[in-house]
Amino acid sequence: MSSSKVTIKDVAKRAGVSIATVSRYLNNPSSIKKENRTKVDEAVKELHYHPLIFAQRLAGGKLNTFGLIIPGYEGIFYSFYALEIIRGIAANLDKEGIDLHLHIFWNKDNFNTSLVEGVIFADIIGNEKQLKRLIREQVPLVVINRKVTDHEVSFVTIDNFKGAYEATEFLAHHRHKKIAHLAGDLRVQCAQERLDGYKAALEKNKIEIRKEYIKITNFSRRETRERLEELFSLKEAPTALFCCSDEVAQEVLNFAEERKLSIPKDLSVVGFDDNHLLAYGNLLLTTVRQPLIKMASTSIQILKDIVEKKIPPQKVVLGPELVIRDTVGFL
Amino acid sequence: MSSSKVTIKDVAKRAGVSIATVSRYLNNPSSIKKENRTKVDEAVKELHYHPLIFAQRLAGGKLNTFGLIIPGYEGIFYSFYALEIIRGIAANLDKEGIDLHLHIFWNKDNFNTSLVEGVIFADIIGNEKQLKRLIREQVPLVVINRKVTDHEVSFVTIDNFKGAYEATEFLAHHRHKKIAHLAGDLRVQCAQERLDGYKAALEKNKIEIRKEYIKITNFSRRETRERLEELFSLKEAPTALFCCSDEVAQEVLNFAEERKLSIPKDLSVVGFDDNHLLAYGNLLLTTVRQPLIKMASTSIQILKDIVEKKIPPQKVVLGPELVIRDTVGFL
DNA sequence: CTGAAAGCGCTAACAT
DNA sequence: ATGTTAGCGCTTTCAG
Repeated sequence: MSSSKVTIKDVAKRAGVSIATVSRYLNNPSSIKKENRTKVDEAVKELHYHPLIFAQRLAGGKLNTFGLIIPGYEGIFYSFYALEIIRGIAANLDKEGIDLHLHIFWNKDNFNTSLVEGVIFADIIGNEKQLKRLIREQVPLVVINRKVTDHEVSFVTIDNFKGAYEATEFLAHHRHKKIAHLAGDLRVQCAQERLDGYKAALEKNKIEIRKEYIKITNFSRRETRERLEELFSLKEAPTALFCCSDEVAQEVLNFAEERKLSIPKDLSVVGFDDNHLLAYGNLLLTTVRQPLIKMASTSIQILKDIVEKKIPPQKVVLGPELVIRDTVGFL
Repeated sequence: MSSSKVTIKDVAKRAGVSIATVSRYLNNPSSIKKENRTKVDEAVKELHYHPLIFAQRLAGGKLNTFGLIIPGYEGIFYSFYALEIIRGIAANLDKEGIDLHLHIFWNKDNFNTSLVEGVIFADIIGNEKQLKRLIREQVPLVVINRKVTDHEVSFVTIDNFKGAYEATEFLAHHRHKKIAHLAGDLRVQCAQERLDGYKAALEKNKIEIRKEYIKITNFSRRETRERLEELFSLKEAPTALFCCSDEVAQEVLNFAEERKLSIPKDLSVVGFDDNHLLAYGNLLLTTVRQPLIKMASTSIQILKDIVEKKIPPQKVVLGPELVIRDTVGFL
């Protein structure tokens, strides 16, 4: 309620015009006389007037608010991905003058759609029911990081398969045969796709797919560490590792340091994300770049177009990019 | 817009009652006759009716939405602190049935207060002007992580001085004399307080404060690494390190590994946060626990009380707690 | 326990 | 270009 009881009436009175003029000033300043514009402007400032968004909305204006729904699931929430998406969405909405309603999804399907004009899902793990409901209610929607095939919904993802394929093949081209994969939670679509890409690249390069080389994590450093212990107590330890994220890869680097494995001499590593927070020091990670900020801005653009121009659902798959740096070497 | 054009009128007609009765059904079901309740209930379900939140709010006065303003400043935004605060705030609001409006603060003072009943600042670095404005507009406020002394505003912090003091003293009690401090950006109050606590503990223990042992970072791993290089090219390298965060401390651990410094034999390390994402492996960080979730829930409780009961500003300083684990040893 | 009616603050015709 | 006025969907007196 912000206690500011200043209404459009007060401003009108103060400025000596009608409330309609004030309203016009608010929505289309150039439609009123310069003189009045000045007067209203002063009144607004003196009274610290801010229009009540809900009243504007009710009267037929715009709500001007987008919702961002992000999974509470730890593997996603505590990730660079989530952070960048939140930041990217917030920054872009800020630029557009649109407000952001954040909803972290745990379990309850309690997101009230009447608060927002449109919704962006940052992944939908554990959230399929809510997605379905919003589709049913015809809320303008964009899903990030997931190709939604069972509904007609817009999405913005990258080609995870391709990224993983190229990363793995890059390793293979460096003559590695024992290439392991630290995968993420396979319920997260990108993790599954990356695993698929990894497998496909091995097959293509006539490298046997070994079950014991495929290790699932929940994207965390902790589980990475555990899987790594398993991996390196194998009779035949891998010589190369493709990781589902840079954080996971970073943990591999730490692990290697401890085990006195020289990188890339003894072990080659490829990450995924191109996480700038981790790009420092004299050993720079070779990784697959995922344009998160671009994904965020694209989503918003699409959502805006859906809301404003009623365009049909858009399906955008951006290209990942292999960034070659220091952590891959020839066997 | 969610396109649901079903209004209270439709429901009333369908149920054969007045809109007032439907409204009562919505807000206080037990106040209408059972028979009518059933009828309205059916109508609501059949029509998929959802009250328009902003209409309710316009008429009723309650917004039921809190704003969370968080600095875009990288050192804060990309931190465990920010993540936990966002998560903690979101979780608690969810429980209370209050909506969350997220605003990342970059530069423009463009936060529209008419959207929220109260706002929580997660730190205010670079944000002082906006804080001042909201105070002026008498928006109910709580600031996290900063003792605000120049205004009568509620805040929830921890005693950073004490936490730092105890951590440093703990090091001193292990006979360390060459204790360095990796500080955070000193414009962030907690960083300054931690530095002060560090200095005070040294003085108390009759250890000389050496300028070259105090290194400022922006809380990032990258800068930590740079400062570390400086620190360990000193003629007299430190034997102990008190760090402004666990992430920074973690980077120290990595660095030590590379430099073949055994921890805690060659180097003792204390962090700050008790970041659960980093608590794994066989070398567990000794650190100062900061009850972030508790800080979040406390803030919300206070904000609720301010909004509902008009209580005066509250000043809460929670206690940090030294968590002794593996990374500190006797010299 | 229920209905009629008066707004909540604002926008958008419709006049002027 | 500006003022008047009718709502937007809902809550809340006030009668009954």
